[in-house]
Amino acid sequence: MIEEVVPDIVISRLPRYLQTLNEMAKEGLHTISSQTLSERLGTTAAQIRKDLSFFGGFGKQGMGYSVYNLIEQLQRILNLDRIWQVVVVGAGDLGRALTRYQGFAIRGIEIVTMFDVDPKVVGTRVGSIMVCHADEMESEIQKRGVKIAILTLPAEAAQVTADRLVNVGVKAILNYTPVTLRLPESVHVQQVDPVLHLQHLMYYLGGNQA
Amino acid sequence: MIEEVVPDIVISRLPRYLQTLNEMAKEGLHTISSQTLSERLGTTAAQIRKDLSFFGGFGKQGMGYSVYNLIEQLQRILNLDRIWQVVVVGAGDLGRALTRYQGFAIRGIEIVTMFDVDPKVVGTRVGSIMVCHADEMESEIQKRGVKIAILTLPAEAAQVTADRLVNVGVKAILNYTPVTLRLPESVHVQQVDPVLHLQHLMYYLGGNQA
DNA sequence: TAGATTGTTAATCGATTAACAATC
DNA sequence: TAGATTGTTAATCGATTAACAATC
Repeated sequence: MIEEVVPDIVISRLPRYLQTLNEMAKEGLHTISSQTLSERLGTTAAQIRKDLSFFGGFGKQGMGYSVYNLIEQLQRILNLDRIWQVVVVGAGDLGRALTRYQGFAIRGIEIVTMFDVDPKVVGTRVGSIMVCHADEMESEIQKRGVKIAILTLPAEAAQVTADRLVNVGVKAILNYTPVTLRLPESVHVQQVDPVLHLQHLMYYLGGNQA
Repeated sequence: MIEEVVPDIVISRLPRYLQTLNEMAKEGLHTISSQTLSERLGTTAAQIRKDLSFFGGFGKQGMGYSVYNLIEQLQRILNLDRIWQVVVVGAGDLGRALTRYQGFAIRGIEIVTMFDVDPKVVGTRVGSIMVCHADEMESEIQKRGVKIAILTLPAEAAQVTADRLVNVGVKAILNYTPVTLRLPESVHVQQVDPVLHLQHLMYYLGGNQA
């Protein structure tokens, strides 16, 4: 099976294509050209066509792309044509905010359990989700076969917890702690640190704050 | 004034260098080589030296870099040698979580006000921060000269609100809504959408969820 | 058919890596 | 001095853009 590796930077753009296509479908558009889509996204038409061509030819010359078909194809490519179960580790403000986030369910993302060590929150509910004690983390994740975890716990516990998650089969981690996790290459991590994002922005604010 | 433009991808790495250097300082390290730093970060020594060389020569041949000096230099480059005032727009779960986040203050990020339109939350406090009505947004931001805003409001209100912020001088937006904002080039935006991050991760989870 | 737009190849651009003289 | 490590240049690698034949 010869399979060309698709660059990660291409993969990173596909969810945004999908997002915009979904908007367009809502607006009642049935067909779009790479040009139209690129204007909405702020990219170039050539880049969109090149990105899609890694996976096949989804358009028709002279016509463009079927919005519905392209949505389906992107969902298939990104493995979104199923429901993914996700656990949230850390039931603080951020973990609870994410667990209650309405945007997950309609995108096939199901938060199944939260974990924490604080006896004051263990046993409580966040929306319809039960907060379990972190001692049950391994058994619960293995029982359900969960592959994705969101980390929203204190920095000190991040690496140890990530190691435990990986030990029981977690393959993807969305890391909201300010810790650069050291994990096997086979585990995929995305880090979201508001401080890093803000510092990046601050570079461009140059000299003077009024 | 001839000033070479430093690639954004270089800028995006500097906050992580700084973060790691701060850890190293805490551990009592005084001097490091690009090699040591790169191992901690999971990058290459050549990349670190190249990135830093855009801004000057901060090391000593044969010796490496002074941890303290490099921290100072990076803080200066990123404009972190001052306190930045930030407003949070949207006092939902996520906005409140971010406002209460302890990691901001120690990094010179000061949340000064939150805004919302819901009469049930306007007038309440989140930690020591008052939630003001969005009607006061323009006057408050102008009064304080705030340049940075964090958007944590419903998708429907995102574009309109961003336009209003830009109108009164906001130059940088950390956007937690799933909306691709259309703003003047002079305004810098970082988007953080958990759905996009998770979908990116799902690509790599391939065929089978147990 | 004529016009439009794809998919792909080739050209360009930019970023990363390697290598090494300079020098602490 | 000998060893280590920087800062920088040149080489390589990869990503983006441009161009156009294919074709709907």
